[in-house]
Amino acid sequence: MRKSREEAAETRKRIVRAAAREFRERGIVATGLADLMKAAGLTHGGFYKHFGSKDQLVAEATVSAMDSILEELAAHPTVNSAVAGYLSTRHRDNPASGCPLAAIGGELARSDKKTRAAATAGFVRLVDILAGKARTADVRRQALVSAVTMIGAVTMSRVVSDPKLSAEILGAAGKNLMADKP
Amino acid sequence: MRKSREEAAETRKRIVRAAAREFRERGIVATGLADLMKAAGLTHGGFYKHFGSKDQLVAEATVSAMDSILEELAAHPTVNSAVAGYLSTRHRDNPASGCPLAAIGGELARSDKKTRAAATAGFVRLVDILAGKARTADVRRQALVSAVTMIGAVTMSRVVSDPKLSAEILGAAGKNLMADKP
DNA sequence: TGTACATCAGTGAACGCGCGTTCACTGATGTAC
DNA sequence: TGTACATCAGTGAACGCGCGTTCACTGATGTAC
Repeated sequence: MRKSREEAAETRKRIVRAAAREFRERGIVATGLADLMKAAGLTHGGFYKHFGSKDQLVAEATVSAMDSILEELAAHPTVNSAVAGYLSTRHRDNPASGCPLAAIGGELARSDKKTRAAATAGFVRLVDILAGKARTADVRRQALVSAVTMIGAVTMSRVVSDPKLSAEILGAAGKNLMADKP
Repeated sequence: MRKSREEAAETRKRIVRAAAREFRERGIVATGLADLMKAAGLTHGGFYKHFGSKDQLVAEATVSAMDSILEELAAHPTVNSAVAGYLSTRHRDNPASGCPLAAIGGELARSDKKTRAAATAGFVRLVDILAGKARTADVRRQALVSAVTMIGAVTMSRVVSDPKLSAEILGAAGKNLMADKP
């Protein structure tokens, strides 16, 4: 049954990516390792050949999730375009591939040191993307506010049960954050 | 063992308030009914004499939590004072008595209809408080943005593991939201 | 290059535990006369 | 007002279930000579 080193490394990545999706979709605590391993095409017994604990996987899945969303945002031609993408209904309706800070921020705040460090590093990179090339204190402060506004807007657009209000939240945040820029 | 109707009604309120605290502190899924009932000074067997399911309690606890935080915010003399209170380190460090939208927004988004309706109603009231007496479209839009900025700021101030950055987030949001007002 | 052996990725069953929920029971409260 | 009975809030044990974690085992891969 043994797999080659490359295959094993692939498997490990597959588990991390499946976890990153499932945690964002269903929540960390609500996602069981058995479901997770099944989603990665494995049985749950093999989990501990790759990770020391669920907490370790949570930390790595957080890094993976932040990496993919930040890569996507950084690929936008302008900051405004990245903001619009973040505040899109597409992002709102697809938490599994979206920003973990918006999907499971509350759970990340209750997670262990490594996971919170990964989330913190991701947040800092998000702020840097929003700040663009300028590095003044004012720009940084505005970028910080933009970041939390975007995170709060997507979170609340998913919480509210009124579709009209949900769209209004995203629209208001977008209009506010992209007001006086090209 | 039977208790009087008034005592039973008191007990019920005690369970809802304990749940509202525990859910915000530890998360909904992570909080067990046995722990909850113990926090209310009861054994867990009696739970179903008061509620049909955990989901029903989640909905009522959400109403209770929103009511208490909104009452507190509405008691502030000015909108700016309410914003400052929301963005305080005191609020950040005491999720159990704070805003459930910031503490467990992600879990509320995955909850059932009644819970999401309660969260939605609470959010609308928060926006109304922030809008003050004015009722123009611009004021409402700015109040919506203020609300999600506050929620995102408190969420992220709890996520980040760097205390300096945490304080910076709250400060930046406060400065931004209270910039051009008395 | 071939062979013998050690390694270890993955399987599947099992561990103890706590979950949400149910239930028989208790005995004070509420109701009917 | 007093008595007999029904109600039901709360207890504590038990239900089946899925959780995170462990373990004996398999057999292909990797290593040593």
